[in-house]
Amino acid sequence: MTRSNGEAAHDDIRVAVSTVIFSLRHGGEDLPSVVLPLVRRTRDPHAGQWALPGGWLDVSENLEAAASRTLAETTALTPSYLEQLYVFGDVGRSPSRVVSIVYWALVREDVASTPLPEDENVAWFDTADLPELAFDHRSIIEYALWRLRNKVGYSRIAHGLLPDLFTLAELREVYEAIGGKRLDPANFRRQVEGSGTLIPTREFRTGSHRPARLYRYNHDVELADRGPLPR
Amino acid sequence: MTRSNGEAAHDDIRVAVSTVIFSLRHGGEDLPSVVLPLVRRTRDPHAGQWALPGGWLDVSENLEAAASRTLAETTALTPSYLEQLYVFGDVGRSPSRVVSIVYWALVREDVASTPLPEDENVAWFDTADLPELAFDHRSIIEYALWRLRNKVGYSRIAHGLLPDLFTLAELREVYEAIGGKRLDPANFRRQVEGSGTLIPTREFRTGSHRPARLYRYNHDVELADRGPLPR
DNA sequence: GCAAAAGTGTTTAACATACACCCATGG
DNA sequence: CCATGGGTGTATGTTAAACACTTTTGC
Repeated sequence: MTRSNGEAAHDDIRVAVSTVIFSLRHGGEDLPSVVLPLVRRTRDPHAGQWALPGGWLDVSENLEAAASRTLAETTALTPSYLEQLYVFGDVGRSPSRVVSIVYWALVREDVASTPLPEDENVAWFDTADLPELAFDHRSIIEYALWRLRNKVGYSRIAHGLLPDLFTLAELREVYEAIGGKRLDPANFRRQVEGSGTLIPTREFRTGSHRPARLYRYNHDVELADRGPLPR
Repeated sequence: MTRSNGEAAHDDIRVAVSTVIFSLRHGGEDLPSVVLPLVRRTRDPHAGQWALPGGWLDVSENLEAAASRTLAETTALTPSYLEQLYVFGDVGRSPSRVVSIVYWALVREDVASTPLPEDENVAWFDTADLPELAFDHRSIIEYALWRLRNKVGYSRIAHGLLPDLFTLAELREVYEAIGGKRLDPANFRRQVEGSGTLIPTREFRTGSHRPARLYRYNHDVELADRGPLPR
């Protein structure tokens, strides 16, 4: 059961932690795309293929801490939202027995656009145009996307993709990008204003047309209700 | 892989699988209670206290299979619904490092009322009146209850607590027991009839008053949308 | 002034809720 | 025939959606 030196007996179960990190990227005139960072594997199995950032769980490290640590080590990113997604542990998903505890995270677009570490083995990908992926990571990403789209409907996680100050149009764009369809500006405004999650400021964003009021997120309201989970 | 000095045996991470199993139990005139089976621990840590049924994950066993197996071994129950709940893996939750993959399950009331194995170390408890529990199992149950109550609102899992044939009043009682409040029979009927999840039969349940039509669950509609999760 | 986005108002439909009412059965 | 739960009808209020309209800026 006990491993002596990392090699040897693989008849035990190893615990890994990975994270699906979502952010947005503005393209041309279209809606922004949902993007995520991937890491190219340097060793077998699946050497050369892209995979979710992650690593082994440390014996004296909490699960969420492991997610944050491996995230920082591989991508140098700090998420504004982090939540457990699912555990994948089927026997056949890796040559040796690995139980992968997968988290998902949101990163603000301004944070995500700071350059990645000087490493051609880390890169951002459009979720609509993913490369070939190692292990079962493709279906993990599909599931995380499904959760993201679901959760955006009944919680306020969209704010996790925006900086402190934002216009209603910017917030709407987030919902539109995740949902994949345009929303009525008038109805969107009423909905979000009535929810008590926004604090209007006295500042305005001046552009090529009528200036738009800047809003701040009301942190008294939780981003997402996770129920009675220990934090 | 890091390993602190000395302390040979329990120095690695062990993976356990536990299950929160819900069922209903009819009392007197009141609403049925939500009940769950617990197992009394026979060894340390927490010897003598009640705990969730579970066991160690086998090296060549899928996660869901481990949940089913440990369930059958300790309680001899077969669930009608089984879903992953959460992974609890904080460093301090057990003397040695244990990552617990917790599932939650539903058992039909008629199945749950077959007697438990001849063993005074397994028993059903009302969720509103739990004994002292081992580890962090109390908060795990709280979380599972929260998930149950939530999910019953947007999916059809209530059927998992009923036998094949049931009246609308019986189905309504399930919702009332889980939600903890009475529902309008007329509106409940319309809601559930309009959802396309019920197939009316030609049979009736005859009791002390006007006979009630028996319904069957429409298995074309999934109990719960779990998204693109591999099954 | 014109284009375009910000922001307001109004109409409509869908839906949940509340509750009045009739129906069918055992006693 | 009456008590009781099964089952139907209907009025009311809340909410989402669709869209017409006014406001404010850059050019």
